[in-house]
This record gives sequence, C-alpha cells and structure tokens, in this order.
Amino acid sequence: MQAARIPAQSADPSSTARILAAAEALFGELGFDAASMSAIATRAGVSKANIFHHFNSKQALYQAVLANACKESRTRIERLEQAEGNFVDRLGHFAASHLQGILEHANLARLILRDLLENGAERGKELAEQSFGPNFAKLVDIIRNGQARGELRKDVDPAMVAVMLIAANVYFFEARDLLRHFPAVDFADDPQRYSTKMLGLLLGGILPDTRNPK
Amino acid sequence: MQAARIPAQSADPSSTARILAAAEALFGELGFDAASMSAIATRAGVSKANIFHHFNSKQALYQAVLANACKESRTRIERLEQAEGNFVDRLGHFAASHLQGILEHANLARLILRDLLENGAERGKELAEQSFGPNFAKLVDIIRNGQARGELRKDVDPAMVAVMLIAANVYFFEARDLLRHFPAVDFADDPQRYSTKMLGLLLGGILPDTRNPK
DNA sequence: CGACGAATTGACCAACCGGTCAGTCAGTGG
DNA sequence: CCACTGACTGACCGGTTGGTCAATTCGTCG
Repeated sequence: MQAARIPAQSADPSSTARILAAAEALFGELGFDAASMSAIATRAGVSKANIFHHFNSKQALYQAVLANACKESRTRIERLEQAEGNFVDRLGHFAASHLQGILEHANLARLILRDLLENGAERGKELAEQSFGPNFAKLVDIIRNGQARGELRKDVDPAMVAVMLIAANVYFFEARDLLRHFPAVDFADDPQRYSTKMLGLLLGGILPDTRNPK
Repeated sequence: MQAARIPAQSADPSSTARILAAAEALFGELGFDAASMSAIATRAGVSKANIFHHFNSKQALYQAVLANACKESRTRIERLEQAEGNFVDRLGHFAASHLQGILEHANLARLILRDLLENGAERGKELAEQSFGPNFAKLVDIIRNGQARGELRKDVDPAMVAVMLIAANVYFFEARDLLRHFPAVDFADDPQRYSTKMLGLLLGGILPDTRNPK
C-alpha cells in the first residue's frame, strides 16, 4: 500500500533489498557455489527469475553483495576514527570496536575472508582500493601520530603494528572454534578479555622490563 | 612393473596416492564445491568411477585429503620442536619456520582455512584434537619454559603469545594480496622481513622503554 | 591353465544448476 | 480509455553434478 516512488527502504524492504539481504546471508553461510539462486530466491520471498530481472547474473549479484558489505564495513569503521583521549585509549578503542564489528557481522566477515581466499590477487586489489586501504591508512596514521607525540617507541613500523592488531582480531574470529578446544586458552568465549590481553601484549611486549619489575 | 605389495609410494604413485594428490590440489585451489570429481579424475589420470571405487563419496575423499594434510602439517611442525638456543632464538625459529611452512604449502593452508570457515564448530573440534591441539600445546610449553627461566615477563598469558604469533603468520598468508596494495606496508613481498619485524614487535612491545632509550 | 578378487572403465542416471523466455499483472501518463 | 513500462512469475532449457552399475582387465595364487 502507500506506494513509494523512490525504491522504498522503510517498512517492507523492496525486492532488491530483500534479495541482497538473502544473498548476503546465504553467500556468507555457504559460500558462492553452495548458495544456489533458488535458495536465495526462496529466502528472499521472490521467484528465481525475478533475481535475474534485477541482477544480470549470479556473479553480478555476488559483486553487488560484496560492494554493499564493503560500504557498510567502511562507514562502520569511519564512525570511530575520531576518538579522543591518549594514544593507548584510542588504540584500545579501535581494537575493541574492530573485533566487535567482525563478530557482530560474522556473515559479512566470512564473505570477505572467503572471497579473499578464492579470488586472491584480483580481488585483493579491488578490496584494498575500495575500502580497506583508506581504513588501514587511518589506523597507521593514528599510530604515527602517537609516535610523533612520543607516546610510543619510534623504532617500530606503524604498518606492522596495524597488521598485527588486525591479524589478531581476524584470527580470533576465524579460529574461534579451534581455540575453544585448547586447554591453555581461556579467552575463546570472551572477546573482551581477548582484546584486553592482546592489547596489553602488543603494548608491553613479552621481554622482561624495568618498568614493571616482576 | 616391479610390483609392490605394499600400496607403493615410490616411483609411480599408486592410483590412490595420485587421486589424493589431485584432490588436494584442486580442493585447495577451487574449494570443495568448485572442484568436481571429473576434474579430479582427469588430473589424477584415472576414471571418475575409479575414484568412487577407492572412496565412498566426494565427502569421504575430502576428509581423506584433510586427514592427510593434517598429518603432513603435524610431522612438519614436530620436526622443529626440538630447537636449541635461548628463548628468543627458539621462538624466532619457530615463527619463521611456521610461516615458511604455510607459504610453501599454500594449497594445504587454503584448504584448512576454508574448511574452518565453512564447517566451523564441528570441524574445529576435529582439527583441534587431531593435529593443532598438540602443536599449540608445545608452543605454549616453549613460552612457559622461557617464563620459568626468567627470559620473559611473567605477567603475560603464554596462550595469548602463541595465538598472536600464529595469527600474525596466518593473516600474512591470507591477506597478502591486500597488503601488497597498502603503501605503508613494505613487507608484503618479504616474508623474512615480516617475520623479523613481527617478532621484534612481539618481544619489545610498542610502548617506550628504558632499555632502548630513543 | 583356470579361477578369483581387486582395479578400472564407459555408459548411464536423477537431481540440480544458472539462465532464458513468453507472458501476466499493477501502476502511470496521456 | 488505451498504451506503455517495469516488476514479477512458472515453465522450461542445456549442461553439469555426484553417484551407480555391469562389464572388462589385471595380478596372483593354486
């Protein structure tokens, strides 16, 4: 009822939106091949042919989903770039939010990880330029900034710090089901504890230190 | 010719071995769904039906490949557990070898990563118990040992150190095609430099230190 | 040699895949 | 009122999939 001239995006999402949502869910859960167009159509509540009316091919639908995912991811991270406080607080905030974002949008994360795994070289460039590049650069800037203000060592590579931070979060996400079965691990089900420990380790290192004797 | 009673594993590998090799390659490159039995058969130089003679189903073949991969991975890592020297050397040696192993057996690594991504909970337990569990425990032991000998801080969680080390290596492998396009990154094509920087960061942390002023 | 089981094969199958197509229907502008 | 358009659908297509099966070859033992 109350027809909308503009594609509509309020109460009952447009077909296109429903298709995209269903596709994101199924691509994320099952992967590109295992998610059939029929399954996506059923989940979206439309006919399979209708999907081909809105998207030229399965590949096109997939790329639309991917673009959408990247956009969401980017805006989500941009929202927290302007944090306050000293360097340690800002980095901690970033790490925690980043991990939370991954865990909350697990399907999206799986989608991107899988895509990176399968379409390595080609897609890597796209992803880097589209969304991850700027975000990574911002993180590096934060770290460089902290370095310039003397809040952290100057002999570490900011890019390396950024990579380790992201690596720790991504790995936590994808290896969680593994970590749960390691007796020595007590943080598999506690992202906050993980984030805290990870940041502490990254900040202080593991060698003995004169700052905190014992 | 010179027939071997035992399944044979020397000159011309047995059909079973060739099938396993072909399957490992294709599963690793394309994933489970995209690697068809016909393609595997062609690559192995046997008929498709022959594969079903040796393995009950595609799933069974896949699990055989996975088990094989885990076994190789385990023996490969076990070989380097008895290293010498002080803690820093041992840890550095482990990190470098671990990364090298992943990069050299990319198909295997992709296979396991993909599997973990798709069959999360169920497979996580299997993988943890079959091969990664013991390896992880050994790494944790190395670190605990270093702690006991006072070569490193006692207020860090050994499991966390182990996770970060592995996370850094795994992430380097899977995000390499991304990192290559980040201007701030100068180690995307240089695993050794990456390994060195990573270890340095992990050891010393990023906060300013009285040990190395400036 | 003959026999017997394992290895191997091509022909074949139902099911499903991505994609097409002719056509129905609702809304809109003239 | 009609003409036109875009959203939408069920039926259908050729091709591929994982899997089956009867039949043949091969190696070995008696």
